[in-house]
Amino acid sequence: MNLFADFSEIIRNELTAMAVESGIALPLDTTRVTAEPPRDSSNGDLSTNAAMVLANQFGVRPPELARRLMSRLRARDGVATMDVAGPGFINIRLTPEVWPRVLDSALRLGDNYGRSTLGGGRKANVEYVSANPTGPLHVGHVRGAVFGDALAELLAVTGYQVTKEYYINDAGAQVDTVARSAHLRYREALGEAVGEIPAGLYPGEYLKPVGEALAKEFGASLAAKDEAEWLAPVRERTIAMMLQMIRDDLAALNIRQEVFFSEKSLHDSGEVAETVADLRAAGHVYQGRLPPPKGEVPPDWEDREQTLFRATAFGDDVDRPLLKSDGSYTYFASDVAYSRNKIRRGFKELIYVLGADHGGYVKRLEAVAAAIAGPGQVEVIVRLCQLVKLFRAGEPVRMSKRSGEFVTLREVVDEVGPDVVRFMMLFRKNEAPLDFDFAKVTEQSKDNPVFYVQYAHARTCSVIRNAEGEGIQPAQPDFSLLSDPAELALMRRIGEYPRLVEAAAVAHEPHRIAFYLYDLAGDFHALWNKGKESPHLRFILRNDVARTTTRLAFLRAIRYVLANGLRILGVRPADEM
RNA sequence: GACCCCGUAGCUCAGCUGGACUAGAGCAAGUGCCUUCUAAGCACUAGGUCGCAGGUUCGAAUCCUGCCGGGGUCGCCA
Repeated sequence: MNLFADFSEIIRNELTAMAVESGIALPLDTTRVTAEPPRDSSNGDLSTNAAMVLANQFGVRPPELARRLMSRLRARDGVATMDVAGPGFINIRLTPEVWPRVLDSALRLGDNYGRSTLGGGRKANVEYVSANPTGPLHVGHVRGAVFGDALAELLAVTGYQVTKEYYINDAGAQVDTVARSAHLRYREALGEAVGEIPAGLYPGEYLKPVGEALAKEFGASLAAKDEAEWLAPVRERTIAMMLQMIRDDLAALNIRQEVFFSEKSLHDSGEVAETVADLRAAGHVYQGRLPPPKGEVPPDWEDREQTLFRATAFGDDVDRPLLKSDGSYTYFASDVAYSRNKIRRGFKELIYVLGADHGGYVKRLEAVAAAIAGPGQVEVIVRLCQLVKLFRAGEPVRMSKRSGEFVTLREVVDEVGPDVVRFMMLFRKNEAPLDFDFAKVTEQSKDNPVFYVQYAHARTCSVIRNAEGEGIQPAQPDFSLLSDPAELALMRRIGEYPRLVEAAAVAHEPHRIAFYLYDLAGDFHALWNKGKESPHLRFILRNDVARTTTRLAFLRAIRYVLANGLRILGVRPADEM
């Protein structure tokens, strides 16, 4: 049961019926009609703007339309009282039986409470992380990794057919560089004194095991050969090992993408060449010159003719080069081929989770999809994640990327655990910068949102355990016994959950789930605390079986919502703290 | 020069994709209470011209335009 969606439909149906009676031309545009909880619950349980939005179409003033709509809604199930407020809101107070139905539905659906069919089975591809396979994931990757994973789950529970994907940049110069770096470590493993790692190569210690593995596999046979001979096999081994390390790191965060897509495979299969040929055949490719960039012109800029994709015809700011001057394909060319591959696999939504420094990619990705699939055929959604700043008890953690001394994803996860990392990464809008303080996020106090939410879940579990321990038998609950304002607030909150999940999915904003859970936990803790002052509000009342069993059922409903929300975020609901 | 993101209480941020009568939390501050069915507390108070100026609208923190301030990006790299 989705209270607000149900009412929204009832209201739309009534409006349509009214339009028919009044001889107003159908179809009636009800897209802007809402049914939502009012900000202030003293205005009722549900309010609609229908009269204000449709007054023009009906040719009457909003209050008049509101009265006509109200007279039809009066007979509906669940409506207790209604009034017209302000410029024409209809505020509806629901009958007390509605909340029991909400709780019944949460209990009946259990793990499925909050799922929806919004996506209608549309195929969505969520690509995230996609870090170059040249080293371990560092803290800069954490946010996108968690965000992408939670977004994928959010879409999955709202009826999309989701594929979680990682694009491996295994075709460019950087993987050659990491292969050379690994070869040096290989020589080192063979006993050679290699000294300082030269500038331009990867200095990280993590390549030592790669060198040792190469030495074990190849003996000394690669040491004497020319680079032309050893580069390919060393590169292949190195990438495979780097990728394994990356997958292990992601697994530590409970992230398991089902597709790891190789850029190199697009070249090997000829898809890049095909893609360029297709674009050419469609008239989207030409030889031309680009104007120099405004502002800071690179010192090595030279005006030259190149093979360009007419991205500007699809909304991009400039046309994009497909071929380098040596005739090989640009990174962009394989990117286009990759988009084409996704589109051919049937995805209708291409979702990219990128760092904020990739903001410039949005238009070109949209342009590519439009050129290949046809305008409006697939939806490109890019979400940019801002930087994470690390702190240790208030002091910023210093990092130097140049020397290879960066904080790795693994270090963060090992120190505070995957649940804390995941929750904190999602407890902020993705495009806002985020501060992550190791001390604060592990603190066991009300000021730590992860703890606060986890503890709410653990608390529900513990009370249920205690009740079982006391031999209290589950029985048919009578939710009409729940009438305290704190209890009603919780019921309302539970009723909002399905609507909230859908709204978060539409907006592609998993952080809304995290904030909702924080509020829900707050409502629950508030009710709990009220039980200290007012013992009759406690969950277990030894002399009142009816209330106790009812409240235990209530508790189970709360627990489902907490657990379901946490599951979307990929945070394990703790049974005890 | 262009494009993207951000600018809401002292601090950190929400604000449900335009809604109202008092713009919300948390921290910090002030006052009082508390030793608790699961413990790492509770209640109340104070605090904001929603960066600035216009505009659209019955109605704007939310949409449009222009400024100001902060961050990011801008041809063969990936």
